[in-house]
Amino acid sequence: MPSEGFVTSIARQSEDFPGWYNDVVLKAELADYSPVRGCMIIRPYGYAMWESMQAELDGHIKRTGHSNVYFPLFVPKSLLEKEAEHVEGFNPQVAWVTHAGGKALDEWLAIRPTSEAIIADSVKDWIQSYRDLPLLMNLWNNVVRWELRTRLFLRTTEFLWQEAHTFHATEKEAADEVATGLECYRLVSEDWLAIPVIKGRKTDAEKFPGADWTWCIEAMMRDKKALQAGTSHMLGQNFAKAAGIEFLDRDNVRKNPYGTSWGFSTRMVGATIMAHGDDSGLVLPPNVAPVQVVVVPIFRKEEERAAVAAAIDRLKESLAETPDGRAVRVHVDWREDSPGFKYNHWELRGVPFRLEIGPRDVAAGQAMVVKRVDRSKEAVPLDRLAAELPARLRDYQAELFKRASDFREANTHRVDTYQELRDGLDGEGGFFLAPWCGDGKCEKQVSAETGATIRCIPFDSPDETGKCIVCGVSSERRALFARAY
RNA sequence: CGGGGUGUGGCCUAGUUGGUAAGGCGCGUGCUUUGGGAGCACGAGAUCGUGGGUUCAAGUCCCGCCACCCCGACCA
Repeated sequence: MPSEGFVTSIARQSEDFPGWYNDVVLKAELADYSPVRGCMIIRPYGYAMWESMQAELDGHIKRTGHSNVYFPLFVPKSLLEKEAEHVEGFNPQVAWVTHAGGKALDEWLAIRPTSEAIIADSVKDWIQSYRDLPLLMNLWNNVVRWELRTRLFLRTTEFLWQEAHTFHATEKEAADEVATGLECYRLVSEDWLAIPVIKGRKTDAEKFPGADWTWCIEAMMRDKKALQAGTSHMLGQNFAKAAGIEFLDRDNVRKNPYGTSWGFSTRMVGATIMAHGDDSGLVLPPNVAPVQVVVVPIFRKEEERAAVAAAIDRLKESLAETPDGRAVRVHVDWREDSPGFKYNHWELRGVPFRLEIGPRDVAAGQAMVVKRVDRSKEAVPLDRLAAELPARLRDYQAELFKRASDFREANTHRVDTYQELRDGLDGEGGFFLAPWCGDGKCEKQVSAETGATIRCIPFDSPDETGKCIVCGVSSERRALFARAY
């Protein structure tokens, strides 16, 4: 691969993946460090990506019957402590407000690490009858978890997310809701972000503290490590019992409702970067790309500039009324920098298509169309661009999804012995499907010895008797092992 | 919390036996430029992380503190 002239200001992905990731986030101006340790400032280009996936997910959430609500940032200590497993799981990560108004508070306030506790307490008066159920709510907010080791987007002390909280009369209905939430996440990941995901169930060691069980979607990044892209939890009656939520059912018996919660965060911006990016920087799926097409004008003399500008103006007008009615997000880069500078600038930012329009193109009535993902170059008549670009963007979106799917496929391996797993992890890496007996001790041994964890027990793996790679006891399914973020 | 390291314009770095801070990138203005990171000229921008100490004199030497980075531990 020739590297002359192409983006060189960032670390090479193949040589230093963490360094590459950091360079991309900072130099593509997605985010910046903040004065507060572990927190991040999300800049316009990065926030536009978040808004895009946020809008898409919000649509799915509303289509499935949920309403947006808001609950406070502060959670009284006594409420957070009501559910025993929950408080134990979160305590080390909670930031506390101990003083306000110039004096010590009688009761400390937790800055929400998540809202199960305060919601359970608040809704207990709203739920009196089975007729009040299901209660389907969603919050878009920020949460704080005091992390020791942070990385921009992937794990920050404060992050933005959505947390859905629902209450149901029956366990079955709540279990269906867990699936509904997870499906919303799959749709956004695969159809919007072009990131293929594996649905599965978390092991007890990895589940949410306070949940009966947790489902998740897991994705593979380009360094072959796994990233948890969303989780959906069956809370059972745990929080309802802790908060004393009861309703009178059809049979005139007082019962505790079943709860669920599910969350999707700004971490997905990081996932999008790491699932598609390359040595030149970001590679964005058109759906989330703040700029889908960038136009780089090329000219020497003033009359050339005028001719190029006229052609670009006509093109912009035609793009405003594309066949599918959806406007293409076009940016024309009229800055005074050289064309080469602009190519690098927009490649680093992952813009799917670049149109080069110079005197030769204007004379030929065409534009050079360059595809970011493979740098392929093609002359396209100017009067056909408006008709073709939407389709090209759709194809590009599909191509990225296929590329990511093929990559995951090629790096997912079935192994039947512990030694094969270790060799695989130390060698090429990737996802490993291996028989596991279900015992937490075997799981823990693998993570202690290899650094890999069980990401999930995939739903689509068929029942298959085998022998646990650690203890040899018979197993019914394969678990997905991988090193993870 | 243990081990190691680093703090000098927005960024990267130089700074000798202590003598009052230098270069590159970037930024501003002007002119020339523009098909893969353009050139020249002029210019703006630093209480050298912080507090103390030694000294006629500290970016430099000594002590304390703080922040950040790496490794380990920890991490719904």
